[in-house]
Amino acid sequence: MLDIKIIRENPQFVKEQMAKLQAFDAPVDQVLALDEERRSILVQVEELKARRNAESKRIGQLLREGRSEEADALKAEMAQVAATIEALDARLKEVDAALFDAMSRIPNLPLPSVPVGKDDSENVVVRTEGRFREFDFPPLPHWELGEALGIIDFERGVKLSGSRFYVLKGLGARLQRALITWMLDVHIHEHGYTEVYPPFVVREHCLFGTGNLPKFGDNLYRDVEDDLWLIPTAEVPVTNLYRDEILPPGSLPIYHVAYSPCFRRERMSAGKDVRGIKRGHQFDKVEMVKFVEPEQGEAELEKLIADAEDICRRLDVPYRLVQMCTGDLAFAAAAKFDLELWAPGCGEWLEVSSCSLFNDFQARRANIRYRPAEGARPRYVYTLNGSGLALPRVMIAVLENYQQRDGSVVVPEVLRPYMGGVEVIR
RNA sequence: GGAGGGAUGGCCGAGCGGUUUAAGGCGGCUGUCUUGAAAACAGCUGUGGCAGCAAUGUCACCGGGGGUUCGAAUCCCUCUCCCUCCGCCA
Repeated sequence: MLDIKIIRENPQFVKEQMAKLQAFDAPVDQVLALDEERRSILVQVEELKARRNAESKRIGQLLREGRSEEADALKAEMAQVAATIEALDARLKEVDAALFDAMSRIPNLPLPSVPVGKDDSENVVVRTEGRFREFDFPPLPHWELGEALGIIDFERGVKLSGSRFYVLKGLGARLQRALITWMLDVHIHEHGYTEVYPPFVVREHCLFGTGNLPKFGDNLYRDVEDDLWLIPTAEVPVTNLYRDEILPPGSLPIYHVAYSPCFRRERMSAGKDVRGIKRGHQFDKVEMVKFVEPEQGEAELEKLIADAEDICRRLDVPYRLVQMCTGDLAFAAAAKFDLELWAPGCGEWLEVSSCSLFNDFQARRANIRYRPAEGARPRYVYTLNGSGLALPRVMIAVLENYQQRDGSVVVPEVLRPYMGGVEVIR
């Protein structure tokens, strides 16, 4: 949610930003009109309420003094006022709801540093790092490797739950668990994050807080009976931890890391990435979430990226950092960088992390504030999050980069302590 | 799932239709006194919206929503959450 004052005071600027974002459906003019109407009603209705409050008190006084005739006359007069108030309040409620809805559909403003572009083709590769391995045999895609090793079972996954589900077995399951634990340990012990184990189903307002609703409900699973939603990422419960709170002075910055499964319907991507484990309806992820002071936003984003990048580097897999252009920016993000691992088997760069700075956009929606100093007025925090990292795609990168001619896969050095010392999956 | 009891300001806790601008206490802040501190005494004490250059004014908020009334923390309906007991359960 944007600060409505920005729209009110500088609508032209906001419209230009919306054009950069390709957000041509953003209801800026609607917001302006509704805001004006709202304020005009407020002025009228508040004046009437002030009068009613004063006269009601007067009625009480008259009754106590036994002047019931005067009281009755005043009552009759106030009944008229009350009726007018009721009508104005009803209209105000409609306007408020419409304004809220319109505001909810306006995306965040991009930082000035975000490159302007129409879609993902204009994203900018910031840098490419790591050692590309030379293969003296044609590297296989992970779906062939995994199936041959008996560690990924696609058919039975489909039997259980339909397309885009798979089963990990034996050292495949172990490898994923090792990655999760290792990543968590690195972030907790070396990057200063506090681990969180959140609920994996949440109520609707949590999804509103992070910006997934109302616009992106199509991609979510929902339990209609209890009105709970399966989380598409741990970002949702973790960001909402401090919803409707005013954090006391000295609380910031807060760094959290959480492991969670993620559930996505992926209806928007029907037919895309159907092979392998790149895009499933359920996947695991380690997610970092930060709450920081506004002045620290951009510096914290850089540190967040560095923390995610550290995982890639230690895995010794080639990766690149890509900055999203305005046309490819997520709804709630002010800036967003992806980390992509190279997968030589399927010949693709795999998005394993998405690091975003939201400024106060999510904090407004979720009402997360902090008090800069004792007695100071509350301010909205800035929120950030980034994957650290998404498991299936890291698994793909490990399997494909560490494969050997005989179809076995070497376990990366850093994971061996988490694999009971296993050095090769064969 | 069944039965009952609750939800009031940072915290505790009164209030059950109109001198409540939410009593009182605790905590916190400021001041007086003091060499300093404590104690005592006095004053202050939340969030948001709107109008205004500002001082300030005004409205809303007693778990959420709706209703009754000239007037609701207070009465009615409804939802959510918490607690106690029973049942079931990894």
